[in-house]
Amino acid sequence: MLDIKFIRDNKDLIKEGARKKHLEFDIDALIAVDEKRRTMLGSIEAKKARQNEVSAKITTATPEERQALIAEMQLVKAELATEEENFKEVMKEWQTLMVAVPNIPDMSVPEGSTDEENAEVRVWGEIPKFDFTPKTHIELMEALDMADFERGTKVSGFRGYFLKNDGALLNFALWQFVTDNFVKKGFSPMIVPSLVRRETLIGSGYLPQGEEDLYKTQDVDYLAGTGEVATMAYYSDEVIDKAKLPMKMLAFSPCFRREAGSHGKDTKGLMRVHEFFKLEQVVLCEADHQQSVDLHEEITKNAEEIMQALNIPYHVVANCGGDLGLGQVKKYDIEAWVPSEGKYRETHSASYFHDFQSRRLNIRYRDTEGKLRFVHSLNSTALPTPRPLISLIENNQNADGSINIPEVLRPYMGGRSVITLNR
RNA sequence: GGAAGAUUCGCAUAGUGGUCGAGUGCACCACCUUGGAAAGGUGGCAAGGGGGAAACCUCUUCGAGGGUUCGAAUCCCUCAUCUUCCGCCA
Repeated sequence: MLDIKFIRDNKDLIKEGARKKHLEFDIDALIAVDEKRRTMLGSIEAKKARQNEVSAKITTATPEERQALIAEMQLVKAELATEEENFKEVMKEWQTLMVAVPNIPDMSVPEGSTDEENAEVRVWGEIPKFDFTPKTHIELMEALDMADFERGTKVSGFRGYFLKNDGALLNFALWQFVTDNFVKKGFSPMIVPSLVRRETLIGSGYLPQGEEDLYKTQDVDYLAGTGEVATMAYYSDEVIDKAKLPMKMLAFSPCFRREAGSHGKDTKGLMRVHEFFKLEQVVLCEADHQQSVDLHEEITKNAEEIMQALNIPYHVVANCGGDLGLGQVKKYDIEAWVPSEGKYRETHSASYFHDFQSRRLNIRYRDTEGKLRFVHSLNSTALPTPRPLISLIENNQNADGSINIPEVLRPYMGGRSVITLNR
């Protein structure tokens, strides 16, 4: 959500932003509805002012005066009822348009309409050359009894999976390693709900646009696709002490995605599953563009450090305008090398929003002048699981089908350096 | 799942149809008093929207949404949340 005053004063900026994001948005329609809204509001408020004025008079009026005043008010009341009915309609239209106004992408965001036009900004690590035919993570994990996909679908349905034995241990090791790493950096670890209310999802910008990709329960609650949702809403309708900013949180949660638009894509293995886990960085800072930019780079680096420690080759791309969400100002994706596919696949996403989310969620702080301002928000994956296991396992495989455990994970894996079937 | 009670300006509370433009205490801020402090005294102490160059005017908000009424913190309905009790339960 953007400020309506800002929208009125910066029509062209909004238009240009929508163009860059390849979104259809009729700004003139919004401005026209807003005009209407303000005119009606003026008329309604004048009538209410009269009501208040007369109400005060009625108490002290003589019985005759009283009758006359009440008669007048009955008239005003009837007029007000019609006007308010019309006003409600206009407000509905206004709200619908307001939540659809896209945030303005940063100047540095590359032009483009799909992820194919994302711009590579850095490459890290060496793509492994195998002197044997490398196996897929599915083959490796099944052979090592680390995962069971057949029983996964039997029990859970399409895209279901089980992680077991070293597969499960490796996953636990990753969580623990990543958590330790971020706690050292001053992030406060949180385990956050996935089952959230509708308003919560509207707050972070996933609804009303993303209805299709969310699971819904019979209690009109939803299953969130990321811990960002609950973590952002944690401070909704609150005023945060400025001294506590920037506030850095590491949220752990199960994540659920219907993958409604991806039927037939990545149907095998751990690439695209309905149910996964994620450690997510969520940051709130002061309403300052440069601070947002600096923190955005910082949380991207934080995520990269994890990939480096795990020795997974990756590159970072700056997402093009068309690949940005409604509220995002800028986004980097980290994509990890997947040997069996011979390409990089997304594992992380780091974005900043300015006050787009905090306006919807009403998260504020008091600045040095004592004025209440909306905080800026950012978030980035710290590490999801199990998707990066694909790269971790495939890149670290040996000719005999065993898997080398990255050094940083060994303390969490009983000191072992390699995963073999017989241990 | 059932029953009862509750939700008021940071906290605690008053308030059962007009004088509530919400009182009081605590906390907080400023000033007075003091060598300094405490105590005491005086004053201040919300957010959001609309109009206006500004001074200022005005509307909304007593958990949320509806309703009754000329008028609702107060009466009625629905919902949310919390507390206590019963039932069930990892």
